[in-house]
Amino acid sequence: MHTKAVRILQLSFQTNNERMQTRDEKKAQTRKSLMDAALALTGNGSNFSSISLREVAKNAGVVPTSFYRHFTDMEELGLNIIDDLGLMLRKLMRTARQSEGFFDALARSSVEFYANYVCSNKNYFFFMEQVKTGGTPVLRKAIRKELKYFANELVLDVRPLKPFAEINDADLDILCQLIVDTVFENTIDLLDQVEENPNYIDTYTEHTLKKLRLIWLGAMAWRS
Amino acid sequence: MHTKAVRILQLSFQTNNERMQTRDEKKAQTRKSLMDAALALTGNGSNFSSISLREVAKNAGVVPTSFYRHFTDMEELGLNIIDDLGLMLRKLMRTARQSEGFFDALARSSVEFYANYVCSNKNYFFFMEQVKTGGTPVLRKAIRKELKYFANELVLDVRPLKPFAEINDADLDILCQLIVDTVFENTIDLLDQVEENPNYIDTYTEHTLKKLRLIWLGAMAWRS
DNA sequence: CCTTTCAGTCAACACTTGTACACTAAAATA
DNA sequence: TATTTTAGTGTACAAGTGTTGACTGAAAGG
Repeated sequence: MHTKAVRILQLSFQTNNERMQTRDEKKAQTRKSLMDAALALTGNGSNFSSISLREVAKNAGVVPTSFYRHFTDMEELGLNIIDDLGLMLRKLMRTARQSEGFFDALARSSVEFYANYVCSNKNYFFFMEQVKTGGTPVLRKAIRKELKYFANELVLDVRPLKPFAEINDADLDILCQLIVDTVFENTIDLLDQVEENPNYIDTYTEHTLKKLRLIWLGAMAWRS
Repeated sequence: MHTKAVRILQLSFQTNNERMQTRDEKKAQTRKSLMDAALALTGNGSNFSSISLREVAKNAGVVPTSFYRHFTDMEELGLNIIDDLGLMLRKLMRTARQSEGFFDALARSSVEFYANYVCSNKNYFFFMEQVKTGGTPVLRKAIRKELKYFANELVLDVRPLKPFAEINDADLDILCQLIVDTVFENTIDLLDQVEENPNYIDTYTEHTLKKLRLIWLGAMAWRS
């Protein structure tokens, strides 16, 4: 009992000084620092596959050998970032889904939301675009799995809508893949251009919406 | 006169031994070796931005310092590869254009042709996909310029066709960009999967055709 | 034929890289 | 309280990096 009281005192003391933290919390924190450092570097123009373990460690404020306490490899770190990214995307999707109507409501609000989301999570999306085609095969596959998940969810959303009754399952898959690809395709453009010209975000939104409307019109005319 | 005769003799002699070559020819040849080496490395799973100048030189059968006689930089080498790629794509386009009709002829034969072309120039397309989103900003921009050129040519091809009379110039640009993106988008997929499963090329073709048909149907219903 | 040019070589440099190993100090556990 | 566990440190090394400068030999040019 007395021991416990002492510990509480110690804890509250530490809280005032430099944020109380159990061992696991502290570990998780450094781990996050490493991932953030990697993301910051990719977001800063470096290519993920040419960033060194040492650079990451330095930027995370940690000695190189410490890296191994968290990941065996830069690739493993990359996979963990992709996991985070997956969670983000699913959350994003869940939010975007809460719209009504299809075209002028759902699409517009979704794309606008997406564009803003991208701009406020630049590093993650730089990483994604980069690794999607430029990462190691393992990382590429991991990213594509996430996008496929995204497309599959879209199928579920869209299946019950009237215009899609005429489309069979396989074709609907392809349609949704096209929609997802179209949205993601020019994300790197958005990221690059928005840095110089902040209202490129509107251009991106309008262009993407036109493309989606086009696909939408195509889908209405489609017969499987 | 006598001198000239001697030179001709020397030349024909060298021809039998190891391919006659003037100084410029030999230089051009090493230059190509360097570019091919870089392409081979990217095609082999390495990321262009993490390949070292020394690796490239070694694979080209040349000493590292020799690299500087041709390029100042890996980035400059990359830009030169992109130039080549641009020429290739324009040639590809010119060939693909020589089809009649739009959908069941032009599109099908174009996509089939493209898919085969990609598979027999894997390294170039690996490079392209990788650099498009993962290269340095300069390289990214260079690739995108090529794709834009491609889309612009498509506009010229498509403008006179009946269904596009209703579409204004700006919208037609976006439409063509969508078409080009759709074709290129899954090229990395094609490259990855065709290695394990050689007839993925048919899947790619069919999927891409469906997407294009969808866009096509959308375009027919479009009113600017 | 003699001189100039220059693609490719060689050796050397100052760094950066990934990783192994022994160590420390503080948190967790018993 | 005494013991164990472990995140982070520090040192060290072999291997690879980009770039330098002086050198060579053969092709090009006068």
